[in-house]
Amino acid sequence: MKEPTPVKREFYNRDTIKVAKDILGKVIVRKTKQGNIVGRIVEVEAYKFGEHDKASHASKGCTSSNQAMFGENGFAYVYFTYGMYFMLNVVAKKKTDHAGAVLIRGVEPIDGIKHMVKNRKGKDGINLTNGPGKLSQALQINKKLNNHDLTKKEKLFIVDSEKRTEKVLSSGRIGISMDVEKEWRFYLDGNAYVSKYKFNKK
DNA sequence: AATCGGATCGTCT
DNA sequence: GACGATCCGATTG
Repeated sequence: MKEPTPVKREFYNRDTIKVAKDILGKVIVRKTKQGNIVGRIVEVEAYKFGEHDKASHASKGCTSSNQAMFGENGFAYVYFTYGMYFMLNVVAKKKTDHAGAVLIRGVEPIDGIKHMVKNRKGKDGINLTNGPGKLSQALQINKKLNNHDLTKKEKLFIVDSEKRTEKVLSSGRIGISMDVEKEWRFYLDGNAYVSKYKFNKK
């Protein structure tokens, strides 16, 4: 099988919302010692900067923990939360924005599934990767991959795939309390690996 | 089927 | 010192 080329950096040099929609259907590859772990992106959320987006980690300006969101496009922003889980974001913003990133919330397993099951401590099926914390465990994503370049064929990168056939739907974002009315969550219609949270509960 | 709370810790107030 | 861009198992209807 021919090794595909990573998505070029220009793809990420655009408005965060557009990149969020367009990245759906692309394929994420994690190279580990045991072998490759591969999945198709089916659910994302967009996060921007400052006054435009109070739910974003970047809303309070650049700090040591969120500096990746202000950094170069096409890099990973990996964030640790709830004491146990990592979140994988892809830095993407147009020139006039100071910060922006796309949170990967769900992927559909393609290859290396046995590694995913092991990383998820025996869980399998839907529960492998249908949520941001879950897919980070399945793909062995941790803080070491913060600021990792996703346009190079190294430990973690994103490649193009065949054109998606599903419709892209949008909704409010999950697990936040500010700016809940912004419909910046995007997912592929009908895909089993889209998380099914009841969200924005009061 | 839907809701509730515990686990667990880096980061900011 | 409080609180998450969460997950999961237990409990209740």
